[in-house]
Amino acid sequence: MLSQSMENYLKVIYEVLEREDRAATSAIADQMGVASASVTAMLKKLAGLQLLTYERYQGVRLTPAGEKTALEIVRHHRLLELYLAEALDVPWDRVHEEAERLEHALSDDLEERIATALGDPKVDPHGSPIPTRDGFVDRVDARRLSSVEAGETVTVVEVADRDPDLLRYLGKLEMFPGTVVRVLAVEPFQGPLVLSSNGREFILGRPAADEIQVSVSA
Amino acid sequence: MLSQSMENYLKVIYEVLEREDRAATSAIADQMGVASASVTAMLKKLAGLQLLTYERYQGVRLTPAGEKTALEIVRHHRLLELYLAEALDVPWDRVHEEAERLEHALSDDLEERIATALGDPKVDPHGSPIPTRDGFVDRVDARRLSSVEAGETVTVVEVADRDPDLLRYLGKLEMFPGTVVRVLAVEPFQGPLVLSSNGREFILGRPAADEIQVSVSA
DNA sequence: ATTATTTTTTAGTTGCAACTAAATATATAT
DNA sequence: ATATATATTTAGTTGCAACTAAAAAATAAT
Repeated sequence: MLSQSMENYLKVIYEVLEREDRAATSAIADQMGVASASVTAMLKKLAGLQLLTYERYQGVRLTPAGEKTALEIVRHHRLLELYLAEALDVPWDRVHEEAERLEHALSDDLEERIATALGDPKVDPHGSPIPTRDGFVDRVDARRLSSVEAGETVTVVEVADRDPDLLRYLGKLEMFPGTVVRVLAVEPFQGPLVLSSNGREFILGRPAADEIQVSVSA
Repeated sequence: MLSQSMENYLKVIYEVLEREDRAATSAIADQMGVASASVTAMLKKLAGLQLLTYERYQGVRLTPAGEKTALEIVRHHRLLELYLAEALDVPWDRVHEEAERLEHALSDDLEERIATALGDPKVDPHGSPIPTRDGFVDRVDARRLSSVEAGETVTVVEVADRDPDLLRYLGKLEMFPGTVVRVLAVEPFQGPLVLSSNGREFILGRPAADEIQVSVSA
């Protein structure tokens, strides 16, 4: 059995590894809000449990066992997020925080019941894929909205779930996963994008567009 | 903010005080599954926070502040039990254990949503009263089924939630809160009771009957 | 290439909540 | 009333996961 803290580390490391090749101590420390020295100590412990490979100063990678465990935790988290949104109407900018605390208290039996109640869903409210029981992740290849060129029409696949303010803002613009967006213009010099969706026209700053993953619409 | 552990102590102390006048160190230790010495240390800490009154060797009582806090935790717990049973079909012998872990991760906002979804219920699946937001407990006066005499007809009010095996057994007998039971005979020398309910006739041992609270039927 | 900066690690502390073993107080029995 | 048994407390440890401060390694800049 892993401690709550260990579970959190594994989840964060998994998330870092979705973006980077290796998870650096400082990246983990940032995400967890703890000091780097604390991270180093934990990495050694997790390496001792064969959950990750650790080489001093080189960052870490998850072992197959570590990834399997991380995926279970991510599954808990994302199922909970969706359940809170669907069953209890928790607004999507708050589900992350709530799930964060509940996930460690979730038994496998309860997880099964939640998954069944939701009809074995594939994505959470932010569009992130929910790993299956047996650790398979159905990753759609997508690119950042900020990299789309003027004239293209795309579908929102996933939005970053970290920043509640951003989520509230995107909620107002109705930029949910599945929303179809037409890029009318992309202003130069890291300028904003001019978009059209749901019959509305609006602009979106580059930093926000960086946090939105899209795919080419069918 | 109180630690998870402190919350558990307060809840257990509250439960002990439902039965006894003062909560003895050993009673708390038993319920929590920790050593008495650990309890003593925690009692001092909680007394320092003015949540209970502690006098060496004399057991403890909750202060008004302590009782208020304990009731909040009990409310969390019982609302969760009911929610798990109603919304996710968790069998009543397992809701206690699940709620035990989830209750500390429950935000006030989520609690509100759950209470609303359930329609502000008054009792949990075992018949225990759910304290209101403002700390009021609607306690029905009841007595043990084991104290009922032959010939009487009573209604099950509450059953002990501690022992899953007992709950499963009572479930098979359909002895739920609200069930009307006729006591046909009470065998002497701490013998079993002969009961009739839901058109069935069966016997129930004295220890089990001790764990069931009943009221006189209307 | 050397220096400066940033990142990571080591070493040593701290707080929390458990533990054991031994001492002390209270309750029970002869 | 005294002895015995039980309950509680004190004293000292342990494990976990955080911390700070200082040393060491890796990167970046001159």
